[in-house]
Amino acid sequence: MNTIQGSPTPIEKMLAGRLGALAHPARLRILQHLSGHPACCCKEVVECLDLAQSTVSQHLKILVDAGLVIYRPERPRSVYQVDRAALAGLSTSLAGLIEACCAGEPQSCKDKNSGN
Amino acid sequence: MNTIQGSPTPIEKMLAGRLGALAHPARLRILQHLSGHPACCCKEVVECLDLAQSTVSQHLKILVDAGLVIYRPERPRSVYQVDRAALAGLSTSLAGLIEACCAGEPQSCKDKNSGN
DNA sequence: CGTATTCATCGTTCATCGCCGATAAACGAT
DNA sequence: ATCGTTTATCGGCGATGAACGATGAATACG
Repeated sequence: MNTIQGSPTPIEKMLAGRLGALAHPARLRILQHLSGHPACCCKEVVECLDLAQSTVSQHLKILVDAGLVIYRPERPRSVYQVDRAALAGLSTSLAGLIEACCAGEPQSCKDKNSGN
Repeated sequence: MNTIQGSPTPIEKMLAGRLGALAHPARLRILQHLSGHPACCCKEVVECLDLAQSTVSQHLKILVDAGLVIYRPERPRSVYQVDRAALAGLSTSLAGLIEACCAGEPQSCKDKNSGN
């Protein structure tokens, strides 16, 4: 009946989007690098990645748009930092999904409809 | 120094691959549906998703290839189930990465070279 | 045998990704 | 005023992804 089956919920889209932002070796690497420094500029990331500066800038933008990295366009150089809260939140969301999957209860199927 | 900056490690690629498999609303939905049933056939998933059967079959294949779903081509209908162990492993890997990021220690930058 | 069901695969179309070089904007320094 | 540095964005290109319909294989039922 209510096999809702309609368009994806905003929550699904959001989660998929963040996972997508994470789903690239260069971006994982960027996150790791960022995590090792209080603040990084773009050039610094470029130097640890051997990709073109424009490419790195785009990867950074993807992470920022996904809400995983904090960005401040300060003047001599921009500032990028890991958004630890967002990352923790993502981890929690994913853990919740996975826990539901591992529990294997039919409820987990209906839960996705309630939020819609 | 150790700004290794070379090609991505296999681990990074693997993690990125699995995250990529997860990074689609339809596939998240499939995983949730699968988690609510001991075993599903393709048609059943199709009915809860309103995508074409061929499309669903491909999404399923992506999840299987990523090692997140177990597949047995039994005869009347195929059997798909969540690979709970793999999912748990992914959760652990990601949690580790995120924890490293949230700790914010420079070590986390070197960790990526060692083993994990 | 013929039909219906289920499913994987193929071929196609269209959109998006990933990468690059080039360029322009915003400074600091000379 | 003119460099040099840093960075974001643009345009383009090849590759990949996502979706579909059509097709064929395998099986169950008449």
